[in-house]
Amino acid sequence: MASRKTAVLDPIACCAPVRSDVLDEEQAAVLAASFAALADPIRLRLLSVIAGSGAEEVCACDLLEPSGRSQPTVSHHMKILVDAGLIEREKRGLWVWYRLVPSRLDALRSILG
Amino acid sequence: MASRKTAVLDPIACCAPVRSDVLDEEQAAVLAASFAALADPIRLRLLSVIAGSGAEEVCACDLLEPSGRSQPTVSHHMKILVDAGLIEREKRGLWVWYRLVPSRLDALRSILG
DNA sequence: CGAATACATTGACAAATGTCAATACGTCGC
DNA sequence: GCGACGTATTGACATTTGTCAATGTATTCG
Repeated sequence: MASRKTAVLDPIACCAPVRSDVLDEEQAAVLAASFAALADPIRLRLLSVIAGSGAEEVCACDLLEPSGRSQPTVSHHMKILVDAGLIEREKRGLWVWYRLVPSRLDALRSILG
Repeated sequence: MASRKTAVLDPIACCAPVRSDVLDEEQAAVLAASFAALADPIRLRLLSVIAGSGAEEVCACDLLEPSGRSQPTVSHHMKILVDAGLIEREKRGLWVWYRLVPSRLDALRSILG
């Protein structure tokens, strides 16, 4: 409820009741961080490579070419996705393997519906 | 497929076949822009105010207090949400009213599933 | 018209972000 | 151990982003 209440002018009823259970600051911060991880074209493409691979896991070496970015840049983006909890990382020998975390994606999806 | 193919060392099979239908650059850019609109705590709270209001529309004047930001800042964030197509804006008299665009939210949701 | 009101735009600034070259780190085969 | 390899980290840079004070725009009432 804002200045509406005390406005001198009030030609029409301007009041839509607003429920009080807005996202609290902490919830909003966590969700925003998750969406921020999705807010980059390269990261979306990296995710789609994993999601569309048909396999459980994808090797990091298979992410370089479709992204069109340098190796350090891809490593940087993958770290952001891992830190956001959207994918998991596992190193085996020389190679690193990534897989989706469906539960995390489901959680985000449920927020939008 | 990357340098894996030409590596001198190849102790284990490193190859997960990767499908070729990755998100193209334009699709990725559009989606990233939409997620970017959601990648801010203030904007998520603004959306939740509208979504949780129980009404079809919410007056801009009801968004100032829950956001805890200045009027120009809230106006700025609402513009970003409108430009992303997540909400619609309608001015009637002195006031501006906002409502969700469910189809757009549905579209984003379907990407995550 | 003139004053008041609701919202948008501008300008300025600090902070965060995406990028790559260079380098470091860990692992494997010899 | 040594050299080759896959990946991560660092450092530097330009761009983008969030924020507010000041100001502008449009609308309504008197």
